[in-house]
Amino acid sequence: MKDSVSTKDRILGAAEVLFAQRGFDGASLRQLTAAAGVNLAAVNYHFGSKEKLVEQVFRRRLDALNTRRMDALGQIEGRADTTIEDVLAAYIRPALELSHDDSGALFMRVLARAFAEHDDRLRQFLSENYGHVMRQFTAEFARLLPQLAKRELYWRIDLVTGALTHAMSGFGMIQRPKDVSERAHREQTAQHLIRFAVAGLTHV
Amino acid sequence: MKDSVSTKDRILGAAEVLFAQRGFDGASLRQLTAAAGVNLAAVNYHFGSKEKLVEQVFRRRLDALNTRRMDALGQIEGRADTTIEDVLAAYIRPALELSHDDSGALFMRVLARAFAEHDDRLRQFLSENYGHVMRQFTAEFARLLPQLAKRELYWRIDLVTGALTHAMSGFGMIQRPKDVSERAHREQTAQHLIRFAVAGLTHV
DNA sequence: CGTATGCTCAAACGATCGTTTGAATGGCGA
DNA sequence: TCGCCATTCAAACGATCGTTTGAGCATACG
Repeated sequence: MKDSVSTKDRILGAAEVLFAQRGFDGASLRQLTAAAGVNLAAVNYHFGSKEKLVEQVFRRRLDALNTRRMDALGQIEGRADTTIEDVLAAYIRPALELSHDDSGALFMRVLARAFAEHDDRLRQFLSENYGHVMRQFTAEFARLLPQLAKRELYWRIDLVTGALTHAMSGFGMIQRPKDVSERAHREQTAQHLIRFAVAGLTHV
Repeated sequence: MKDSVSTKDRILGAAEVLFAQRGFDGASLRQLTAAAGVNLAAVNYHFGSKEKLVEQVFRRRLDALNTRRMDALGQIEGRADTTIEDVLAAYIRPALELSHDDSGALFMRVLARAFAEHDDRLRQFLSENYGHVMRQFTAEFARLLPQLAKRELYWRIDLVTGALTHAMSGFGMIQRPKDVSERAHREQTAQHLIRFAVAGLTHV
């Protein structure tokens, strides 16, 4: 049992790295199992299929991420002194902290690829399992921006989401300089993101 | 010769659709040539390889897109009465007009996938062939926002780019309602994007 | 007319893919 | 100790991939 857990986790870790580097189709089970140091058949034995492995890779990270988001939101939700910055921070900071360790950062790229690939089954999986998080945040934004029509609010949240995904997946030209620590760079990123998003959400 | 041009264009058209739907790896030459109504060997005969076909798909659209962007920028560049909105419009509207016809919209998804796939050869190709466009726009933004440090400007342009890519590739939840014409929806998208980007670029 | 050229076609090539199989392995309870 | 059960392993399966081949066909040119 102890070894089987280790095998499963080794597969999940290697999968996260290779999916981020080469995509879901591009990473083969042979590359993946070789990197994990396990037998080729282990994936189908432990997960059933490659597609279910993909689902588990998502589930492992997103469960943790969205739990922390909901916790952060729960502490400020509905309070009279809550600001837009607070809600944005509750949404953004857990994601940035997740991307602190290397494999977490890779997962952000996995997530961005999943969006880009427009895979309907994957989108449905995300919507079914984590859609309530987005709805909860949207409701809180609506409370703090009562002057905005629903349709206008949706537009703005959509554009904020694009900026976040872009920044967190490391697409852009901004890279961490060598003389800035990982922690400091993450804090800079969070502040830029939040200020930018506040401006985009609240402008007249 | 007349038929051969037709064959090449049929392949390019079908490739754009299938690459957007299934990705570069996901779309096979057999699906692609079947959809184009040409023989399987025609791709290697006319383009040399699948990878060179991918490059041609990009070149055909991006040449037109960036020419129009540079034309639009050239008309306002350096003038005293030019606004941030003008520069953003010069950047955004050609892309939205390209995505007017169906295959152009599909190409935007192709482009977004290419970014997400982090393919270094493709990124180098984009940087070599179209990097000057981004530099020109950045220089004009710098002229109009002299109070911003270079580093701060790069951050904001990066986040704007993320929002644009997200919106133009149709990732988000905003879909065109049935009672809104394609043209009207495109205009709404442009205005939301520009107002959002102005707020993000100019906030204190 | 003969031949050269540009293009299309069916067929096959070797490689790689996800998955399955059946035997070997090893620890744990009866 | 014996047998069971979970796990690992090498090997093979059929399918599909990008690419190549060589024959077939048409048009243009000497």
